Amino acid sequence: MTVTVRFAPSPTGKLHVGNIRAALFNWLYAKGQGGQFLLRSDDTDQTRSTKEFEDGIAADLAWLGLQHDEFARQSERFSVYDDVAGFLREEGLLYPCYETAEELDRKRKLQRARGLPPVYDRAALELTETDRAKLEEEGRKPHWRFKLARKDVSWDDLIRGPQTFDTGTMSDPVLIREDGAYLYTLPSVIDDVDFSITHVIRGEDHVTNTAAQIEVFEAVIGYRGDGKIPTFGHHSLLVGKDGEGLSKRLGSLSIEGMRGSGIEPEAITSLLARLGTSQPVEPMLDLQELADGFSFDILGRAPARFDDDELRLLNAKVLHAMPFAHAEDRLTALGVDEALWLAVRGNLDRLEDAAMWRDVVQGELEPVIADEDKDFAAAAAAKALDVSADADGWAELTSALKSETGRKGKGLFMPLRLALTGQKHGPEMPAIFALIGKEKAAARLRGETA
RNA sequence: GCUCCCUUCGUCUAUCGGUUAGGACGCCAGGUUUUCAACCUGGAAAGAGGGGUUCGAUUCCCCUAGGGAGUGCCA
Repeated sequence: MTVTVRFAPSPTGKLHVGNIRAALFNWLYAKGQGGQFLLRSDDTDQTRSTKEFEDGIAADLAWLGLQHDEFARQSERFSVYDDVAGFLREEGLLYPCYETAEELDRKRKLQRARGLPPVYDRAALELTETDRAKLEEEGRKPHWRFKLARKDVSWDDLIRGPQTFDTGTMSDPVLIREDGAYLYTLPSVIDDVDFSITHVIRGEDHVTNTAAQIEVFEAVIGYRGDGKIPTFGHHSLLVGKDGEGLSKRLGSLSIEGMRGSGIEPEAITSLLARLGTSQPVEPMLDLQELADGFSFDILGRAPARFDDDELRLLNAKVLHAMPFAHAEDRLTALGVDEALWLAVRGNLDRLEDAAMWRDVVQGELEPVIADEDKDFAAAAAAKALDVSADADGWAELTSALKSETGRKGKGLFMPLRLALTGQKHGPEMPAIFALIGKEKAAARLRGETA
């Protein structure tokens, strides 16, 4: 049986780190098992779903390298859902309720006040044909609930182990809204069956739902006469730096935002795939390699902290290890060739900053020479023309200056770095010196803009 | 309120009753016969609290505290 997983976001917003982690776990598991990854747009809420969000989600996933093998859109499958819903109605598993949202809210508050769990009382089940006709005449429209069996439902969770929940302690889930829109439960279950989803990997906020969903699975599979309830795995959620939950309010941590701030996709996938696991967070440029080492055994059960400082740190490491060929198109667009890339990557926080070093090497800059270093720089300028043109030139230059002036350490190097690059920090000088070239280096050491 | 999950170095974690409680990231200090960074080496750094069970608890049980999640005509 081929492992088939799905990532099923509603196109009602942008992807953020929490979403991505779930998508990533699905992808890694599927690819580690040689399986299939389905991207499903859960767009049954036509009022909130937009094409822009759907496109944005697909673009973000593609950028991260989480390519899907198959794509489905729920809004194109309403006839399928209608068919199954019809069956459920006939079976008495889907029943109409006429309470308004306010009435339900009041009921829940009352139950809570009495110390009772806020479970729907199934009052609608008592309605007679005439009651319903009367309510409809008043202009009320029903929403539809699935009639839970009120039994213990168990599954063996891939991450949490054996789970049992009594569906008698929960409300019959609403499957169809008053306006006729499907809520996510029924379409999701139908699609999981029809697309032969073998594993449902998601956040632990879905744990309780799972019991009710399993009952819906049983009904749908009964109707189809075929299909299997998928294996479930619920991972812990991410919390923010301060420990507060972040699953439901993460505008600043959108993938789009990170992309805009110069974060590499590999930094995001490397961090999210390892955060909260027993494996070290390290730069992983190859997603398949990450997938090969992925297993649910490595996941911790406690919520893990997401810290964007850690992301930035990892981003730098990703860059430091990145071969030219890995980002050839982008680097070429920046006017950065392989020699320059290899010379500067170890010092970058953002790939785009390589362009700054391109300017240092190829462009003109005004050298920075302190008054007390003027003579030293002039001596260096004279020497610079006599040394080798390759990376050895730097050592020749500095050792000559060392014996000539007696300078060493910081006093020897910092004036040269400042004069040649205009900056206190930067990549190793041997390669930079060679790339700048003797003539230009000498000019800068003479204090000329070059 | 009720239900479920969780609690080991700053952070992510290992340990399936007996360990000098290990690793990774970060931090600190050295090294790189010459700077910052990168890199290498070394170091500091932890079992939430209280009860049990046991010859022996980080490990098993209970309580407390703290954190996360659910309890929607959201997903």
